[in-house]
Amino acid sequence: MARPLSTDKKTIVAAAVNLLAQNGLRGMSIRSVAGSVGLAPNAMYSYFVDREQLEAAVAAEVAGRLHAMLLKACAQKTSEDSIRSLAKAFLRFAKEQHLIYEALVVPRPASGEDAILPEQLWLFFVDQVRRVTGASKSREAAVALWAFLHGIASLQSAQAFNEEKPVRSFEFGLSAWIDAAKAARHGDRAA
Amino acid sequence: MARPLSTDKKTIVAAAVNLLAQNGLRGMSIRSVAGSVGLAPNAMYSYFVDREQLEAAVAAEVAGRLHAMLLKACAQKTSEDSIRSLAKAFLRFAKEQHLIYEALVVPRPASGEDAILPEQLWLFFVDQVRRVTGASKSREAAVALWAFLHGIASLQSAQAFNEEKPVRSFEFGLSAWIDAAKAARHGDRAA
DNA sequence: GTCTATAACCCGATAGAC
DNA sequence: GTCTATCGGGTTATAGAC
Repeated sequence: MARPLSTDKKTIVAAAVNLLAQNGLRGMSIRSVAGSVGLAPNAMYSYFVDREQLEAAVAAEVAGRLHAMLLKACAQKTSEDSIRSLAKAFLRFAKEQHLIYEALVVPRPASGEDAILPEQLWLFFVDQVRRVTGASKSREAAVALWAFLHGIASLQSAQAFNEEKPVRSFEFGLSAWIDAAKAARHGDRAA
Repeated sequence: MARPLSTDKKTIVAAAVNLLAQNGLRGMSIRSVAGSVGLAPNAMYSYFVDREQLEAAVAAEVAGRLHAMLLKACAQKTSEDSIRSLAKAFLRFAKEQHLIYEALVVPRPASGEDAILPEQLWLFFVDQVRRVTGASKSREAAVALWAFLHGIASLQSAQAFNEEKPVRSFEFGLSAWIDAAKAARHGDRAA
């Protein structure tokens, strides 16, 4: 237990995510992460050049976990069911692990060019959307859906709507999106 | 200028918002706010019992500003135009003052019961929505629209979509919402 | 690569004098 | 109500020994 002589990035990131889940982003400090894997604080700098890089690694790990959840939710579903299932899984993840979820959206200071989310997750998401919208409008439809889901997640995380059940709002917005997505596909067919 | 012998909450909050606009929430500390109005740090505790209360006051001020923007945007517009105009104004506010906007959504630790946003702003927003949806679904439609707008705002603030213009995604989502809102009103008429 | 020690900042909040 | 001074905590990051 005490003082393992060495460790690796993976172990550190896993420990960081645990701290994140318990104490939120502000509770995930270089010091606390180092301590939780038995390292001196500054030994962290052998693995990550600064806090920002650690956060980025954590965000990637979180994206991987969300990706796995969404994959399971979509398995063997037809297109519309897939989206509904995916949307529910997204919100469940954001709700049950809201401290972790927040790390996904932390303002990243221009890491790449268009890097929204770790690419695999985003590509998967767009793929699922494309099954409903067809090709021509899949990008903007995907962004719109992600924004809606993230918005609901943020608001429920901020406990914005505790009296009124957010379920009905979720249903309203999701159905609105699905209707528009289907219409977009019909547009594709006509064209 | 230097050391006015006394001040008031309003002045302090205004100064706090300025700091917020320049340095973000983390840059808005008790100390920096106190300094910017010529007070010793601890004099702040004569006006606010702790940082949390200061943040709440700042959030209320921000809500007031947003409210004013949305009011202007809606003036003398018919229902659907009103929503489109309101949505655009919302996003413009969130974009141009994104550091300020963030203060609006900061996780509030159970201030009241259902306190989403300062009440006046929320009531106004629901009113505008009701003009499109009719009465029966106005609540959930309002939450859904707010979530969508907030989601887009968050993503653009995190610079998530810099290559792809978010405008088309915005248009897709807003049109989807408006179609659903109109359908809801027709449901009202039928009932 | 890891350690101890420390520099050089930041923060919120409190004590006690005026 | 405001001040000076301070407590006790946090942070990133670096220096130098092993």
